[in-house]
Amino acid sequence: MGEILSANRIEGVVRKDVPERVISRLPIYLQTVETIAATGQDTVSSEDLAARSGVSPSILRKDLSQLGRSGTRGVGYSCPELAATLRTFLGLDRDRRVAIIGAGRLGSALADYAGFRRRGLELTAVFDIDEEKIGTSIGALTVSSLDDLPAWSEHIDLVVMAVPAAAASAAAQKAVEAGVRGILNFSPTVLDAPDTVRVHQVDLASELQVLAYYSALDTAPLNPGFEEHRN
Amino acid sequence: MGEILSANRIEGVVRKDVPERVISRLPIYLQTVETIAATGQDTVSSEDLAARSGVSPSILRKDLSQLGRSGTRGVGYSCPELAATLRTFLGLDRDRRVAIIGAGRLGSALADYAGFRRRGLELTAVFDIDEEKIGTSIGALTVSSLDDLPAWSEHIDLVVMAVPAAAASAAAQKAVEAGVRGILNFSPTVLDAPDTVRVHQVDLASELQVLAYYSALDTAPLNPGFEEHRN
DNA sequence: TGCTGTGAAACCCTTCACAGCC
DNA sequence: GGCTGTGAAGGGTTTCACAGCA
Repeated sequence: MGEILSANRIEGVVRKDVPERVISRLPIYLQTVETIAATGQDTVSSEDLAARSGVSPSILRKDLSQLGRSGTRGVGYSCPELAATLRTFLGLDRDRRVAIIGAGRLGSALADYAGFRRRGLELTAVFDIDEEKIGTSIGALTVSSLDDLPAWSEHIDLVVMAVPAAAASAAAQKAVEAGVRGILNFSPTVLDAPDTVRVHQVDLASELQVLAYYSALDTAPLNPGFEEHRN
Repeated sequence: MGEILSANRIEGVVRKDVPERVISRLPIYLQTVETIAATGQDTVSSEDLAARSGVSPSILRKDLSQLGRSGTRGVGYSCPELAATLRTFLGLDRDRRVAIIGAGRLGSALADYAGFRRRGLELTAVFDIDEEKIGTSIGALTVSSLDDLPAWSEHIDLVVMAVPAAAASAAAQKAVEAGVRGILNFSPTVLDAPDTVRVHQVDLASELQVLAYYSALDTAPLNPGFEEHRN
């Protein structure tokens, strides 16, 4: 579904095709290893890093081995080195510029997130269509009219959509026309976009409905010893 | 990682083990089919429903066939019937009670979401530890002290975590002790919980970092005809 | 000795293609 | 004729177990 199969970095370095599943776990590893490094600990074992990232040690080693040699046998991974490798690999060595579309409660809340800079992201603009919101301040930014998005297109890599479902498609259309490369969609609507643009969906109700399903399952083991099947 | 392998519904109906991947798509189908039903259209083909849900027709048919017979050959799926089947299967025929922990900007924005009721969810409480917020109103609800969570435990099935990273583990601990069955974690921290409690993580920065990775890929085909690899 | 890196096996998921039914 | 339901094939992902190296 609109996947990109080739994996040549724009920088010119050609890398092996790394599966999406792997990519999606790298930010977690990065965050975990940065947290560990911040405590002054210099190296970390796959077992420890995996436990703290919520994955199995073997999958962590497999994932990291795909980025090239990064650990030392008998010792573990160097925290600063691993963090640098992950940042470079994810393309966070230069800040990715993010815009938020929708200056309502959710959009403002997301704009408020303090960790953008620390995590290699730069919030450059907030857009809305509501005349009442345009010109107001959100943090250090002033809300712009969505109609002005084309003028910003050189300064935006990624877009976060935080608008009502009814407005999402039209706004996404504008973002696509402006040439954004990725959309993180918090609106409860499936967006369709050309497959040069990657769309990730985050839907509160859907997530809760999945949890609801599992909350109704009988988790008490029926046969004693049944838990052993886990892991 | 903390998966539940048996799949007996508490209601006593024993169902085949349905993979998590499938479960995670069902809320999308439900939403799509409800949207279609609302237009008055009575039946829908797998091709149409799949396109509108952002999946392939064959995977949609496979998914739905796991819930038991639901379509009619030569015709398609009955919208009202399919919606009912999905709601029942997901356990949304009785409302799932949701609490939000964290009454800051993000928590308030999520509490504001108008679709809870319509999607089989009932927001029953909002908690915070900040004395200044306790007692204030968010929509129809009054913010309660997180210390009072145990008193609410009979009225909460699922919890949405919208607190700063530093506060997340302690809050999750309390939710687990209160017996919640699922946690949707918007805090940028990996939570660990016993595997009777399901945790889903939604991390703004991680999602954007994944999009950042793909935004740096050279999507222009290097060799003419290379796009054919896509599907 | 201790821990990473990795082939092989096991498992899971998706796609294909068509049989089966309305 | 048309569209669902599904076995079989194909591809991808995770786990296992241990070789290899500091």
